[in-house]
Amino acid sequence: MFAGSPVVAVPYLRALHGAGFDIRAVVTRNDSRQGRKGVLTSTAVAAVAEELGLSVVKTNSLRDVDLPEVEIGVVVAYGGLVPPPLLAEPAHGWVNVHFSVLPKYRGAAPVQRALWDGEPTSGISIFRLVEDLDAGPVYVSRSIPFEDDETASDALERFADSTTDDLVETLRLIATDAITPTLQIGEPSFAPKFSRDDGRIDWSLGATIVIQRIRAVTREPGAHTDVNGESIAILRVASDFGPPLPLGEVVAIGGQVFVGTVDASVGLLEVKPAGKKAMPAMDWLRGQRTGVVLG
RNA sequence: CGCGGGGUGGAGCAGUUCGGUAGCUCGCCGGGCUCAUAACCCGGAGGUCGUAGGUUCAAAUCCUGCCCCCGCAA
Repeated sequence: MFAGSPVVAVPYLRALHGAGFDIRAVVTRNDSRQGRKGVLTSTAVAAVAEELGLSVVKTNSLRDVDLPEVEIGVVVAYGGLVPPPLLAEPAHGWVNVHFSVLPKYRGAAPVQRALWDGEPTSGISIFRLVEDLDAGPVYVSRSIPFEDDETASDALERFADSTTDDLVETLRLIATDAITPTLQIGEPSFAPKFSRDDGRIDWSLGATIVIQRIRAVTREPGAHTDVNGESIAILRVASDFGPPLPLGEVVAIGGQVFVGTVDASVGLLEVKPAGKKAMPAMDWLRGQRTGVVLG
């Protein structure tokens, strides 16, 4: 049985299917209303499961549904807890893929928080689910360095794509009782999900931190700031600093757009003003008729 | 009927309140200046003003319908 919802769960589902595991059911969250029109949209996992011809169970709470009997449950970013009574049902319990080296960054946004904190690496852990959040014993964990300029969503996708074999391998070992998980050691830290407010950029910090945070909140919930009372999203920033500028002031230098922070300035590459499409920062600035200050 | 912004040469915008010559910053093409440049100067091409209808002597501008794009909220 496989439980997951967003795109990062998809590579694992495909890998398990490709490796020949007998997937009795794919559990995913209910269709949700997306966008202005409230169009009912199914999760990425639901779409792929249907494409693969697997039986799909849509629910926001595992408490509410009848699940088939299975040997093991696999959870990747499902978006809901496995209720304690269910934990013991499969013979081999439930396995979760988590995007950090546990016990660090337990919670919903491990990669995002690691970037936010300026950590050079993150990673994945495959562990056995217990009642406490992300606290179960670990089968395998692996540290993965961030790439330069990588955003949280880029990193998540890359981590998922590159670790599907780890999951397949671990499940095979578990099936033959050839592996025993080890208890987590060390002081845990926690990684709660970001709110939209976390995406509001504070230009009065240093350029290094500003860039870190923008990477951390991209694409969810997205970096944004205000200009003339309107909000504007920041889609992509440059990796190297520009010359010092007054706080929040936006200036074009040699065809590049820079925003002042407390020390160096940050290069803006792509932005999206409220009500407009995404555009190169230079295009946006061209249309501005007066001096531009962010914040 | 959740709230809101927008559609104007290739790009980003002004012009709409109060109808009356298509504007700005760029890009592009040609020429010039310079040791040189993302700098500067001169000239040029390029627009059914989203779309359909209405009002008017006259509509980007006022009225109505429709299409498309986007932000917030969920």
